[in-house]
Amino acid sequence: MTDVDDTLTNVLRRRIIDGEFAPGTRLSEISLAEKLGVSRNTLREAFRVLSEQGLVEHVPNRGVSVASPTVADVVDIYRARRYVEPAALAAGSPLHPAVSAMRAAVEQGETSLEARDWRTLGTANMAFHDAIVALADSPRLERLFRDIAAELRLAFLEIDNPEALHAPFVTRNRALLETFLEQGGPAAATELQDYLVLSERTVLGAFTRLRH
Amino acid sequence: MTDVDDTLTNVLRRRIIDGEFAPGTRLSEISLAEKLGVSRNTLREAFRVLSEQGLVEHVPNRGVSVASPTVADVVDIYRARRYVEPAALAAGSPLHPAVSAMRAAVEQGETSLEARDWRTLGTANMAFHDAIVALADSPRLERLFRDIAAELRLAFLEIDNPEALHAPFVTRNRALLETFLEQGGPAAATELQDYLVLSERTVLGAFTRLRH
DNA sequence: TGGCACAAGTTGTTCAACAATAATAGCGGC
DNA sequence: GCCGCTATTATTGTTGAACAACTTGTGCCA
Repeated sequence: MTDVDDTLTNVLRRRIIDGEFAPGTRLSEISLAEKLGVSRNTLREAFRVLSEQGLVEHVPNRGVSVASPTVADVVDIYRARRYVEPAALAAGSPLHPAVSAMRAAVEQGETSLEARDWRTLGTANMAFHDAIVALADSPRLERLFRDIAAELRLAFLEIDNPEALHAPFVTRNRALLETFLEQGGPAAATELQDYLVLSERTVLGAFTRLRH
Repeated sequence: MTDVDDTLTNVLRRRIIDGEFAPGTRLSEISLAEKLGVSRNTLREAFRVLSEQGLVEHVPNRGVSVASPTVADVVDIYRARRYVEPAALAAGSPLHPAVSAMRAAVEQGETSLEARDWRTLGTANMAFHDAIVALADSPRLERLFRDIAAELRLAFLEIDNPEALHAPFVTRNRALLETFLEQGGPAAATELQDYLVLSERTVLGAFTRLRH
């Protein structure tokens, strides 16, 4: 759970996701390398993989900036989620190890909701869906979801109403987990479809309202 | 269609997929940089993105080698394909621009089969599935498939019987396209499910026979 | 044979430099 | 004042060299 991979790439990754650099911010090679205490070359190597992961946008001769997801990006992210998550849930076994991760995420979400700790709540919600994807036992699909989730968090960062964004889904996560355990994967999958449609609508609403 | 992006990354990518470096080959930074006429630093940057795409394997302090897919990798690749491709086909519209790409790929495949040009045939078959994924209009799913397809080609490279690998699917592609156009997406999707199961079995058979 | 120190080679990282490109400022003309 | 052009400045792209850190292979010695 705790990711203590201290490679430069992961450090940058975490800092970006944590909102240290706002989406759209230009990341100057010289100043950032200096601030991180590494050389330009190693920083550039890290930039290449972050760019490949979609966290950072690279324009030739103009450097990299923190990705700033557009409405089209959000739509595409949810499209990909609808392809992967419900199918993983439908075929998943209630005995799969990832189920305990789902349960842990639900409980963490409930705790965070009570504490009104929106950042932790957002992380917990994401962990819940990550566990759903893990049901598929597919490293490649997990990688896709990891990248997609990171991008989505960037979109979340631009919305300054985290409560509306995350709070409504705590009870839904709990309900979805129970459906999965008591009624099986296919029933949970259809419930997740609706869930994702609602989630997309929530995000897009806040998003377009923001870009007004 | 013709990819003439001459970035170092793409040059390397093409050469690896074309089998210039056999899977598992160690790619020495010094000698390869010299051979390509670039510096070690820029080569390393290219390595980072190829590694992120799964085409190349990076082990700290031991450099990179051309990825050599295992049986588990092939299984996972087909699992991911079964998640994405049938769903894209099921929801796809016969009026989508990608349909013409599907048709072109089918015809190219038939031509290559007649000419017994297995390499081109393999490319055409991949283009067919690429077009299926394109039906989904999702850049992220297309990216996933692009990476997956490249990995699969590496697996193909290790199998020295390309005819058995590619030829049987020319008529199946034609049939699948007709099912899609005449009976619609969902019917084609179930046909594609069986197709992929068969394809996986073909590859895995040749693969395990190879590793004996 | 088995273990150990040493040597050779490779990768990881840094630094300094310069070319190529993009952004900025200033200037002249209208 | 404002527009368009040129010159300056800043940033990225790439190179080459250097050295530390790590792996691997070799030969020595017990």
